Amino acid sequence: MKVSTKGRYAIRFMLDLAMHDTGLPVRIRDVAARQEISDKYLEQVVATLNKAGYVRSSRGPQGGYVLTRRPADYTMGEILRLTEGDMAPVACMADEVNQCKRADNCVTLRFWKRLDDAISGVIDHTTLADLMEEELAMSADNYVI
Amino acid sequence: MKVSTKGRYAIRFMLDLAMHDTGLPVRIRDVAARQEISDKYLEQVVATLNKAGYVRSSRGPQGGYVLTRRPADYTMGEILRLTEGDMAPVACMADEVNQCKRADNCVTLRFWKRLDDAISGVIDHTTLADLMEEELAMSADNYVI
DNA sequence: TATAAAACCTACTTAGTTACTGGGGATTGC
DNA sequence: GCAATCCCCAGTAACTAAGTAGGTTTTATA
Repeated sequence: MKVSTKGRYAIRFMLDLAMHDTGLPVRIRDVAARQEISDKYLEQVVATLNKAGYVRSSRGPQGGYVLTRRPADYTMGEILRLTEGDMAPVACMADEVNQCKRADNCVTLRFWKRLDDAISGVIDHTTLADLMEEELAMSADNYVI
Repeated sequence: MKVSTKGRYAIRFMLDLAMHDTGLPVRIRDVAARQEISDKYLEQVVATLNKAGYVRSSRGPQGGYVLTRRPADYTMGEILRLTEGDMAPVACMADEVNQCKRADNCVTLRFWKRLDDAISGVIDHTTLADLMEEELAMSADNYVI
């Protein structure tokens, strides 16, 4: 029941992009350094975000990535489902294909459904803007202290 | 972000035991047949439940397993944490050991904490008795139809 | 226009996990 | 004493996670 590095790095990448938005593209190398993660690996994670149109890349010197939407328009759910696959706690409720024949009168399935709703409730109602806000509030706190 | 068969089978085993409680021990073989899962594999899952004292075994003919508590006294959270390990969505918030040095001002960690709370909210407030009740209500429905 | 900086692409790797199967040994009710 | 049942351990095939490695393509700038 763990979120893998793909999903976690994707969120940190998007947040880093949002926090360092100057209009100019941000390089993977810089994000990787700030986030202390492998840049070669981050590259692969970012490729997924790029293909899905969540970020736009520009190549060559001064190249890098920028967000394509406002931070408030990205939910954690989108980012996680893109990078992790579906976020349902059991496969048999994710889609029709994985449904088992017991589904109709399976009480455990109903329990999993409630868990899924709780998970979705959080990830689909938290946006990149929410995290940015917290980040800003946090660094303000640090200055006060 | 999936619950493995260990956790799922453990819940189904416990629920099956609760539903077939006649005071007499229930055999793994029977549960496995009803639940349509491998009995050799279920054996291993049950060993964990047994070692933790969630069920009591008796050997020899007419042997099997019985619950050690009332169904209302088992939460899904207990069963899942026993069989799956901790249910936190990221390792760095599960325990002190896995904490990274960025933890103090990590906004993503705060997000994961909210997700964890949502998950715990469901799994720690659903008991075996809740599932039994649903199961009974469900089979009653089936008769009406 | 050459150069270097960046993204882009594909293949490989190592370690670990999942979901079992299989074979036997220890207990114990009848 | 026998068979049923739990108990214990070993192995395994397929998959996933989390990278590493090495190149190719595009492009801003000197």
